Amino acid sequence: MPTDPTATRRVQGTTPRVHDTTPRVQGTTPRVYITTPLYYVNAEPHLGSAYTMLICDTFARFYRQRGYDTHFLTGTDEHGDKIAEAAAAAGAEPKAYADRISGIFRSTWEASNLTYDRFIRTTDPDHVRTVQAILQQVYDAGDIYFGSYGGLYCTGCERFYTEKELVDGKCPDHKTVPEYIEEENYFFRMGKYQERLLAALEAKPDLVRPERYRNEVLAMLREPLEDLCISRPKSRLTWGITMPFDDRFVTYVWFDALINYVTAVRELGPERCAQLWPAAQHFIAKDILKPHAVYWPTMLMAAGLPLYDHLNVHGYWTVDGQKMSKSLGNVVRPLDMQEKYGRDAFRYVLLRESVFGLDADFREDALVTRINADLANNIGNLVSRTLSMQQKYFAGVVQPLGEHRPEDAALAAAFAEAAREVDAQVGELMLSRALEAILRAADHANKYIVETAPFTLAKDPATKPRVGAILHNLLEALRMTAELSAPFTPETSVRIAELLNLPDTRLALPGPAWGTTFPAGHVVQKPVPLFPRIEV
RNA sequence: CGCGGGGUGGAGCAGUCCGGUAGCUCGUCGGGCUCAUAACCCGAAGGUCGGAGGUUCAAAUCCUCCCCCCGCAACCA
Repeated sequence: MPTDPTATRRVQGTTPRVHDTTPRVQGTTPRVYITTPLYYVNAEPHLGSAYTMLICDTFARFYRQRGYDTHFLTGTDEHGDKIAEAAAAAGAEPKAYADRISGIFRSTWEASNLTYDRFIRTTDPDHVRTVQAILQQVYDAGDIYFGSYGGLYCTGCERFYTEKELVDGKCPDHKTVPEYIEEENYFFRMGKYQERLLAALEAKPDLVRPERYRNEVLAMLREPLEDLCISRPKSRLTWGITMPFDDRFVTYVWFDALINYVTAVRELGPERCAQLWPAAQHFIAKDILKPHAVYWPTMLMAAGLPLYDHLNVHGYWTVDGQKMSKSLGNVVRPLDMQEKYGRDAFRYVLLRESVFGLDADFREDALVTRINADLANNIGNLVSRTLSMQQKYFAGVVQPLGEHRPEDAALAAAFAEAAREVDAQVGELMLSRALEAILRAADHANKYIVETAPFTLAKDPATKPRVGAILHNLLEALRMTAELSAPFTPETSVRIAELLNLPDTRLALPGPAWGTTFPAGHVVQKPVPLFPRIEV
């Protein structure tokens, strides 16, 4: 994995200067624990999973850069009959099959410059142990009971159907009449926690955010909450975690997968777990809202654990206005895009072209436009013209700042404003607005060049010192651009830092005061294009 | 009455929760600059914010009704 400063965990104890969104006690290190969903291993990484990863990675870098004690988890979900079936179809054992697909996820993420701390698998021994321990605990507490469930079962689908799902009383897939069977299973007393969950949502209005998803959860809770069937008899499914109190059954779906979030921090020891768990911020797409907003909190209540800090729900990507699907053949593969346009560029576009929580549309022509407009013409060109003049007029040697003129102060203020805006917007999950704020500041710097016209002043020896001062201000602007962009376009920030001959660690916040970054005699590099324009 | 999302200058999108100059990118037209990745800067044209009512001093934004578009089998963020 390539290294860059925001990927490096910071020394604890740094005072963050940001407005922050996690509760914290004065005097302690602020913490945040970021999780992606565990990707189910019956499909390969695509635009959607890449988007979730990039969002989480951006948040992780953002908090790390500000001195937070940050933990970032991702991984794969590998149990269940779908995997067993897919493995059988591929003529493989479930574990071997899961190994292969899980490996594809891992290698994709490793090639994507992501900074997760652990890649967990639901087949990992520590996870199996944790799931069984929590099941046993909840069972002992009386919140898991043995009961029978009767329903219409289609043997072709190997699943139960509700009346509503049937078409003319027949299975929509097999066109056969399902038979009524009764099956004994273990059930989790989820309904018991309905009021407590409502109270929790009431007590913390942004527990689930953005608000539209909180409203959806509240709508779900308007209906009586039923108990959750959490087992499958081994006669039907063996590919799962065995129930600790009855080895004739395996755990079914969510009771296995969700617990991974706890497994990962428990493994770090009781102290660290106690610190990190309450700072958990889950990021998910809207499709798995119910398990994360209803099942999971009630499970935590039953297990006597605190709730997570936030559940952050994002939208879907369509491709050229259409739903992305294998059958349509329009699945966007993240590695292809990264190879074609660059990792930072792809990442930038996904973060810039979506509003957190809403659906977004992916179009390759829009991607090219966005890269050219923001990255090549604006930021890339700003770096280029600044360093070019620094080279041409002063052989790269940084000149004294001189007296601070109003236009200089305005430039510094524009970046200070961008810094405030980035903090505020990221706190609200609005990554696209944070990026807009950075671009506004870069815009200001481009205008500053035109208005101060250093290339004209350079022709007169009398005004040459002012040229040096203008360029010095611009170098500060570049430094702040690199700092502010670091969570979003990490590799670019490192390259800018290199061009400025600044150590990578300079990208940690809080950065130096304006005018104090470059000591007398500091030399900067010659320009190289950061983002070549993409010609179509 | 199924659920949800959406309808904002030519295109694509923010803004709607917390009413008060309609913003951004691209495109078009005119001008400037020449340090720079034919990039940058300035200016202009172009919108009855889907429609109709209502509340209000004031509505894209709040309320009511209506119209249109897109998802809701599986996979899956």
